[in-house]
Amino acid sequence: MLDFLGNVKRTHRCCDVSEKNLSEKVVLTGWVHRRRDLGGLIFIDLRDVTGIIQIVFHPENAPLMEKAHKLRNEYVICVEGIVANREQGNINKNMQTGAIEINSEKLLILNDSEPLPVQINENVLADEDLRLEYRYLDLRREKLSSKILMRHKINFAIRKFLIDNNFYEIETPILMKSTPEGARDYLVPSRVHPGTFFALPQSPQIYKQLLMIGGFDRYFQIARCFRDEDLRADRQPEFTQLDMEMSFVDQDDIFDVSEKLMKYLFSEVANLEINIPFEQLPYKEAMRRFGSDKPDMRFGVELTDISEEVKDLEFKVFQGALESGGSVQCIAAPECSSYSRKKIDELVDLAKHLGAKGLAYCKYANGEFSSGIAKFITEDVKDKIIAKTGAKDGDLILFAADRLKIVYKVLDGVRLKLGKDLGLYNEKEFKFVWITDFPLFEYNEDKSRWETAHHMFTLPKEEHLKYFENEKDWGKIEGKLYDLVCNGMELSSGSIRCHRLDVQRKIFDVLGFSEEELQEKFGFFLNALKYGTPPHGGIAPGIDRLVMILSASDSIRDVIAFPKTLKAVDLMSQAPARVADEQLKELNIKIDE
RNA sequence: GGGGGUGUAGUUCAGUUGGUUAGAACGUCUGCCUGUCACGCAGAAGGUCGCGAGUUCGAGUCCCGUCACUCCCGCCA
Repeated sequence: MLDFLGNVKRTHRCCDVSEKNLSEKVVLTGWVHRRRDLGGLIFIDLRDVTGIIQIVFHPENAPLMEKAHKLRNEYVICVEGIVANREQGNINKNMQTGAIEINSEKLLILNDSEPLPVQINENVLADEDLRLEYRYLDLRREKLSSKILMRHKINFAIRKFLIDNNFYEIETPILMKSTPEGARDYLVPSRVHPGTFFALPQSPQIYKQLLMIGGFDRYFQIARCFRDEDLRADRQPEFTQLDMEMSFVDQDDIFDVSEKLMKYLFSEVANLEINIPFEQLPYKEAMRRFGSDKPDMRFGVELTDISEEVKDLEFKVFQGALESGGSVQCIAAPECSSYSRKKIDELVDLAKHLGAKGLAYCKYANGEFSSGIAKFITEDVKDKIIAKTGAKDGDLILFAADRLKIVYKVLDGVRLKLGKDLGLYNEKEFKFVWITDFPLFEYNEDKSRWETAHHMFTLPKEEHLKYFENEKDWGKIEGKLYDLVCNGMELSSGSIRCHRLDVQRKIFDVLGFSEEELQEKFGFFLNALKYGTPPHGGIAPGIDRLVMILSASDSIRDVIAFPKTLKAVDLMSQAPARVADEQLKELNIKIDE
């Protein structure tokens, strides 16, 4: 028989009760986390969002005892009782409320619960797909709920900081026009205009620029973004960005605000002090030293280009790579010359997985190179390699020879694995770096055309404007583009925008848009640029990734209340799903299967 | 689109060379138990071995296919 709450009012949340409340009468509500029924004495761990407190039922009150015997896991109850100190030997130091307990005087059973399909008071977790199907139960777990609560704190701190710094929070449309290029759009059919579609925003990019043209000066929005692409452990089809834009600024102003915001967030949310300003690393240097535009800067093991040094060696793998315009580079794995065959094979497998044909290696020990490809390396080349890499006796030297793109990808991957396996960094350290001076355009070999490396509304460096004149120079044009990277994760991406129509037109020329295409795709935006657009720029930190870093989560699904699977499915609601024929008819849509 | 991993009780897992009735722990149910906190003790119920087809006297185990989840590559301006 269940009770109604009626006029009974909760006085505290479970962990709001402390020794200050001794002898007070309190009313608590929550779930039965665990019951320990000793027959003549019953203990209930009562749980709510704040945590757990112990309730005691004593045998003196027989009807109450009888009712308490009925309690089972996850029943929802309301308990009225007296706060009491526990006797010395009964204190539980693992609980925040372990020094006190509630001597129950009244019990309301507000709801019962069937046995759970997943156990939430256990250390052993059920498979994630099952937990996703019952996400509302999984969210009762403290480990998960604490991450969602941290996300709340981050959102709150962001609003506080930015509003204090003269930013305005403004919402932009969720239903917008599909944009060309970039990721695939999620489309929404219009009933009123048959055959036409809205797109969900991949980011509020155009709108925030229009807000600058609208004169708002500083804008932010905690914006949901949508991309219909294949997923990863750190990628969801819908994700959240802190979208920011500022007028009358240059790159250093964006850096300054971003750094202060990060410092504030880390301090407020995690009580961590981080040093600002952050280090800056030009894109070219990042690639040269780490083979990545999002390097983990917590440890060294940098790449060394030895193409020049090894070009005369009689080793076909190196020769072949160099002759076809590739590169030979290496990294020195510290104190790994004693690595077993098995450990080395793991690295070789990783390299192959990343696109290499193999991964050459040799051990550097007792002043000599041995095993692997050592026999191909002459004495003087050996000395040059040691000098250039700074390899130490006892290191394992790993070589990649291929197209530069592959070499970078492989050695970046191998480097990250070594960093993790060898414990070359402190897991709890946060190392930020700005990656700057990205190229504006990249040539797409497959499609035989130029594409933007980041996005098409970026201001080129003034001194590079002259390169627009000759196609052969287009690859040299750098934009005012920047990424903020933390521990190897891309946290933010931004740029100073192109506020001048004449420069924007040059960019569209490189991309090969026809005038008709331009007018159709974003004529409204080009039009807006005509009427007094202020210089402006912005950045968009990914909130999901920020929470991941601060909560030490490996999966983005752990920091989103209701995430989707890698196949972009909601296992709980089984979305996406078919819709009724009438709905399709109304939308003038026919399914072609 | 491609490659790797996983799939056995409600849950987490074990299951030997292909061989009798597929086991354990937790959870659930019943009984006992007055200081537990992963309470304890005694007992019970609970299985489409993801699904399909094949090899075999015999398949959880071997082969093929397929589905789901997951990790990576491509992709993600």
